[in-house]
Amino acid sequence: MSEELGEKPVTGTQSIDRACDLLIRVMNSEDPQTLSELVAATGLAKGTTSRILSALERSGLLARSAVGGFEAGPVLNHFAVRGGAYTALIGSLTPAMERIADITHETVSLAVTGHNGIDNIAQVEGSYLLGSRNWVGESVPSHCSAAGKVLIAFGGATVPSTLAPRTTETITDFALLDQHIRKAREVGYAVIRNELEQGLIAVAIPVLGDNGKAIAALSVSGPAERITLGDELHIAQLMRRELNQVQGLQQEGAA
Amino acid sequence: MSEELGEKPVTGTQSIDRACDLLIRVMNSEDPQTLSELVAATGLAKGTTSRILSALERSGLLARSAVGGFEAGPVLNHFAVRGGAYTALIGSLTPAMERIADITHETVSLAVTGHNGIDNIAQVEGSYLLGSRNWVGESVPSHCSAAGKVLIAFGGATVPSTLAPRTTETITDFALLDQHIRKAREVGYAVIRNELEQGLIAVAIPVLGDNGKAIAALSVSGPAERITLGDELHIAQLMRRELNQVQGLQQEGAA
DNA sequence: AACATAGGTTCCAGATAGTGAAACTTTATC
DNA sequence: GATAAAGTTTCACTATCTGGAACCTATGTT
Repeated sequence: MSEELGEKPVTGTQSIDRACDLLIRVMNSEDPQTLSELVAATGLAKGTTSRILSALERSGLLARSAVGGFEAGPVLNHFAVRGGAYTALIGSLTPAMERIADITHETVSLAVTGHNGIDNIAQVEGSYLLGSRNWVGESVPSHCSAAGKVLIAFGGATVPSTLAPRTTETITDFALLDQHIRKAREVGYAVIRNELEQGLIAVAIPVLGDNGKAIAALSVSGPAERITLGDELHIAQLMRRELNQVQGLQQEGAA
Repeated sequence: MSEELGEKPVTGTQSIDRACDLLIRVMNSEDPQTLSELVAATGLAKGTTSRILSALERSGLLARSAVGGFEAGPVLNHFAVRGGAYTALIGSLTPAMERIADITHETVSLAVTGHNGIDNIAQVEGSYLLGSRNWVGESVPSHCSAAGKVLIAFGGATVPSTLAPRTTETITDFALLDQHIRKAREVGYAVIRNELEQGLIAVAIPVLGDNGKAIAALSVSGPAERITLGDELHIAQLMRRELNQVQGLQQEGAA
């Protein structure tokens, strides 16, 4: 029997793939995962799962929770505190994000290109009650996020292979997406209007690294009732101004 | 031939152990690790190493750096931002640590029980030029750290199996260590004087969790010339006061 | 430009190392 | 104290991983 649909065969790492799967499942779970839960979730044999988890525990990547079950171990927590690549970035941009939130009263987010779309890595809430909920740690497709568009436009992400619709206004046409990208590169910011969720508007600007490519995107998001067409430019300019103040100097695409 | 010295045999996870080793090596390295470097460091076959690293990359745990070599991948960075168990703790205590540093002018540290000793997870520098360097991410043995003693005293860590000396004044006697622990439990803070490094004094108090056990330790450290016997109590009281202010209420051992 | 070199990936036969069913042990529940 | 649930260990089998060597593919060199 031939392989499924042209997937990568990839061989020689069955046990490691399984271990990674288990590790990531535990990392992404809020509360400790018991052996049985993991067995049920992965479909692996109980003995195999036990053996793999023990190995992960031995290495310190996982640990057994006091209440039972597996959770992130010292090595991971350690890394989270000290090694997180984004820690420095978040630390340096938080003050600017807070000022932007103060001025706009809207939610301000920082996003980077992730494994599977655009990852939100930091967020500062505005003062409005109606606003984006906290979505730090979640990923969204790049083609329907303002941060995604701006990251693509400034070399920090690539166009996804498929343009899955999220709303009736999501861009599902590559040519149209390309227009948006080019526009973003020209004006220095990107916008989404109802493309990710009905009634949600977001404006994003790139955070450029030393090599001139975007390493992250800063965005303001809120309901369509509050963020009108005219606001978009002002918000982008405000973000740019605050970002420049933090970064000293920051070249931008154009006017 | 028989096993080494009564080590655990542990079988059935060779490839996973190797993968964990590689993963942790990369996580703990400041800059990207190339395949060749990892081959040299681990002694594994080139092909094997390549295969394992590819699997780790496929899972998103590792990623290839733009400049070449492997570094922490999106899954790990993601976890660091969102899932780090200590993030909330650090966030809530940072303001208190800053105030303590302002008042004492000394380095203030936050430590937890780690995989192999006491892990420093956050640090705020004092204004003195002479002070503890940044040791976030490093581990020290619990018996010669003020944080370690206080964590043991309040149920957050266990006495190590061996008491390795670091200086001539390091406690290497279990009975004496026990005395220190009991004293700490009684007065609510612990001290080290030259026990970790000549000339280094540290004072630590426990950060207690809901169950009454220590989940972390807050400490102030500096040179013996500045922190005299009389200061220790004042520093402990100051830390306790600032911690209480943050935590609302915080029961302590005794006077 | 063609050549050399280093860093990385893929191939392949062989056997070691991982697998899973079931027995066993431990811990929780009634 | 009996029963059930959760987790660990055992063991024979063979599927899976291994590592040497061949094969790429960028970089730097004459």
